[in-house]
Amino acid sequence: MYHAIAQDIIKAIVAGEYETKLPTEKALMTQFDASRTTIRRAIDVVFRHGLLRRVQGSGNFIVKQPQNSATVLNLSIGFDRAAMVAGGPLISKVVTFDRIKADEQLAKQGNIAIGDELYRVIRLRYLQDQLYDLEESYFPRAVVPYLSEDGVQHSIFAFLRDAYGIYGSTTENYVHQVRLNATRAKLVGQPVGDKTMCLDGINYLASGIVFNFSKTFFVYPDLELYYHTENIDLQD
Amino acid sequence: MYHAIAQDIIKAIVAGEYETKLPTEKALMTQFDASRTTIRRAIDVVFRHGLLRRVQGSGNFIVKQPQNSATVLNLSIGFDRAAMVAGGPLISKVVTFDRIKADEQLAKQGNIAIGDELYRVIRLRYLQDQLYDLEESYFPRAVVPYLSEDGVQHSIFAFLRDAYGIYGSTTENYVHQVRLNATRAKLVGQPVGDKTMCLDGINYLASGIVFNFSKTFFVYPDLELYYHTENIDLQD
DNA sequence: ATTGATTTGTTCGTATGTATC
DNA sequence: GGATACATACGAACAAATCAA
Repeated sequence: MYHAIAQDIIKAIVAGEYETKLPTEKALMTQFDASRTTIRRAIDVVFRHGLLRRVQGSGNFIVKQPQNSATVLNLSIGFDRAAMVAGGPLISKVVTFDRIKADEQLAKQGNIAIGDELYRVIRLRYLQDQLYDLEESYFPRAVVPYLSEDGVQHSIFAFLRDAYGIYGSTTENYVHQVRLNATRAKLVGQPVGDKTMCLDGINYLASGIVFNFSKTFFVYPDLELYYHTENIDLQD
Repeated sequence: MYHAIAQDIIKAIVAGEYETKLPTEKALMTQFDASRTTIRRAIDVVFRHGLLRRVQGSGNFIVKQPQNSATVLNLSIGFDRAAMVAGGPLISKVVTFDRIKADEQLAKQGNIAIGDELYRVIRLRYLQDQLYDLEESYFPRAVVPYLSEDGVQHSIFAFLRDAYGIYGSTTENYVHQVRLNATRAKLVGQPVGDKTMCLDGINYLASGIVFNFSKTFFVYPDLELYYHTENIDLQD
């Protein structure tokens, strides 16, 4: 239930329904007919997505930075990232869609076993006719029994949710720079060996099983990856 | 209190005291003499730092990936990142330590007002004699009244904690690629114009005030920035 | 400037649901 | 099916920070 409330609040925020701060917890309790515990858990979720700054005694203030610019991608949102890109959804052009077996490298990348069958989806994605990224994405068939040519054109995660009720819970993200090999360089139209920002992501189900992993090469000019962290004091 | 428990658990994890999973919540309740609510909140914190995978009905499993390698930096931990770098703490060499006023660019970078007085600390940091990063860090004097030459040699955050009880709560992070200007290129020994991975961070107090912001240029070979995200289903 | 009301933060207890073993 | 273990939800109380009269 707190998930649903968190969704509603997030939608309200991105729709610009709140000027500077959220309604008080009390107000939200009556609005959603839920206990304070539940409301606070929902706010927790919104907060963790980098959309709020909480101030005790004062309120929950909307953070305005990351969504304003088309050059900022909020990774704290989690997958269906396309939905959160300012300037509209990303348009996909599928380059490769097939089934392969995991070699040693892919097994390591996806934290799975060698030889596991995978759907492979390679797509170029565009934001308003400007190339945004090259995405190489893999789905273990043990978890995703079928993926349609049609489904991979749009949001794959939306397809999995609707078709199988597959629902991701956590993602491990690794950001680094890689030098493009010839194939990738040609696809994105950059020189071979060019240092490109790359995001390796591994998506887990609540059960702890990998249902997707991917490499995303970002080529959109001046793109910034945003995320939000909380800190604790690791003092001795 | 749940903060303290979270710290203890994290320390135990990095010390390798748990093989594969945490004790059950019940066990932790007796160990720390706290209610289930408090224990769960503590586990929440640990989880958000990317150290656990939670599986209902089964347990909280230790995630082993990120800490094993010197080339992975776990940003979900928050600041005192040096403590979490495998291979020992980072050694700082202070390049610049002075006081300046924020110009337009710095004001924008740090989400502060133009003309605000700042401590500026520029350091090169090394991991076992290998250059790790170039860090340009700023502290508004309105929040940090004094910073000693001695304090900036080591962990500045530890200094602030001990001297003023200044304690960060949240960080906004922006990862992008920048081309090095002549000054920075010379400092890190890379060619001018080289694409370098850069982390812009803004650190907030619990009150919502900026107490630090920084640019970090990473030059350590094959370095990967790791962080952990939770996902929610933004379905319509 | 002090007081009192408001608002968020932390902790406890309890009950029920759901997934795993 | 039963036991174990984590997930969600409600209610209540007090603490701490902020805000307004």
